[in-house]
Amino acid sequence: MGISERKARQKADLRARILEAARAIVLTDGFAGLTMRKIAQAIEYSPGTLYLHFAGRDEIARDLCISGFRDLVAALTPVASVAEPRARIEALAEAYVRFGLEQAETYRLIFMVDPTIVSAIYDRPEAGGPDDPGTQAYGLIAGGFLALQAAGDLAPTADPMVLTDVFWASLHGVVSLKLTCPGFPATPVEVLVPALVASLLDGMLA
Amino acid sequence: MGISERKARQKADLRARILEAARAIVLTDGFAGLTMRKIAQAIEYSPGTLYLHFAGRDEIARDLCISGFRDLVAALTPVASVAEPRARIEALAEAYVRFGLEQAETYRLIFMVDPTIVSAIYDRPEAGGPDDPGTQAYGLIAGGFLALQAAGDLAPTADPMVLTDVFWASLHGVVSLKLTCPGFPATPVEVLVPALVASLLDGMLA
DNA sequence: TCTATTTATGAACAATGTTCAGTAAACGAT
DNA sequence: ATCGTTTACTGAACATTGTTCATAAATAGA
Repeated sequence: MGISERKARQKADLRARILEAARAIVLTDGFAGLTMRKIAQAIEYSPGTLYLHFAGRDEIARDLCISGFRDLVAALTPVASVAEPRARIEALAEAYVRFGLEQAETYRLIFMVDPTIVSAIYDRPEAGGPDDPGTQAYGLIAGGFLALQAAGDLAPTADPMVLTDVFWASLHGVVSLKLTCPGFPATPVEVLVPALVASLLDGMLA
Repeated sequence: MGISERKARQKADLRARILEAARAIVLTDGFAGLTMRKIAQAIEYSPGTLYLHFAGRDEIARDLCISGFRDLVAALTPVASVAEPRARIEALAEAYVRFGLEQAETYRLIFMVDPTIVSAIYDRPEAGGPDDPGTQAYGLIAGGFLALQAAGDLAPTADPMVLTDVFWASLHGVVSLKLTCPGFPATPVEVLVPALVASLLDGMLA
């Protein structure tokens, strides 16, 4: 049955090519510029063909969201191995914000476009499992605060999970505000992020 | 010349009716559901008429953004009179987040849709002036940190403007994350916001 | 009453996502 | 090798979007 395998491989290849083309378009034209016909033209197929591999534009967006989340995990992973907890958290913050600003369109697609898109990460069968990029990213950040707690630097009543959420939400605020409101927080990120992290950590320490 | 005045008044009225209809549509259907034809139908005019009062959909969106910003100012103003600096900042945070979550579609329109929309606030002639809702909102929040500084509770090196930006960005992160990622920060806002504000303030205090 | 200006219309246009009848190729079986 | 059948694909359609524009109607001023 090598034939059906080859066909399945070809089908998967075309699906990957669609996603790759879509990814490139999002990178250059933003998510609003992601058009079915543009994708079809990029891969030299008819628009209708896209619907043989995806239910529609939304499904393509969800897939892009998931792969974007993997990129985020990849961006956070290197700095997650910093031993000293406080330095690790500072490095995580810097890496997170840098990813958001450099991969602006990807970040927007993941976190700022549509609730149904990011929900793809949580509504999948493997959600919550170790392969789930959402779980992975959360684990990387939570690891910093768990390390803080393990070092005894946290107040006894402090919940590392709550601190993780606070931390993540704050960082997301910096990134999304910078992406949406050009020049609104007049403070440049190089000042804003260290100030944010310093205040948060100083306030969290026992 | 009472006639031309009446015509000008009628024109302004129709413009206001257009904005009101658009506002109602955004409230129910979200910004994505804001359609020129839907507005026209709501005010019982032809679609083309809208273009006699607005350059296009974007201009309507920008006007809605500005009036939404005024609503935000109105939501923050009452609590800005709290005397004690720390209590004021806590109240500001609560009011800000509540506004964002209750007026979700308005908040989205202002801060989360398109950089060109919120830029309407800064690109207008009166931007930066005392009538500018952007300046007003910023002033209300900055007032809390200036009061903190005046009370001598801030470190000498701390910049109240930077702290204001940190504060605003963090709050925006909470709101926008809650709006976009339903159920992602597992911590409920009633816990998240106080924890955020407590950590920030404790870290900022001298 | 006549002319000019303002105001509104609704039919058009291009572009969007999506669907679907038709087509051609490739495959499995006889 | 030839014949059905399945599969992959096309491209023309449809509805909906923002926007434009020639036309028409109503109104103001002379």
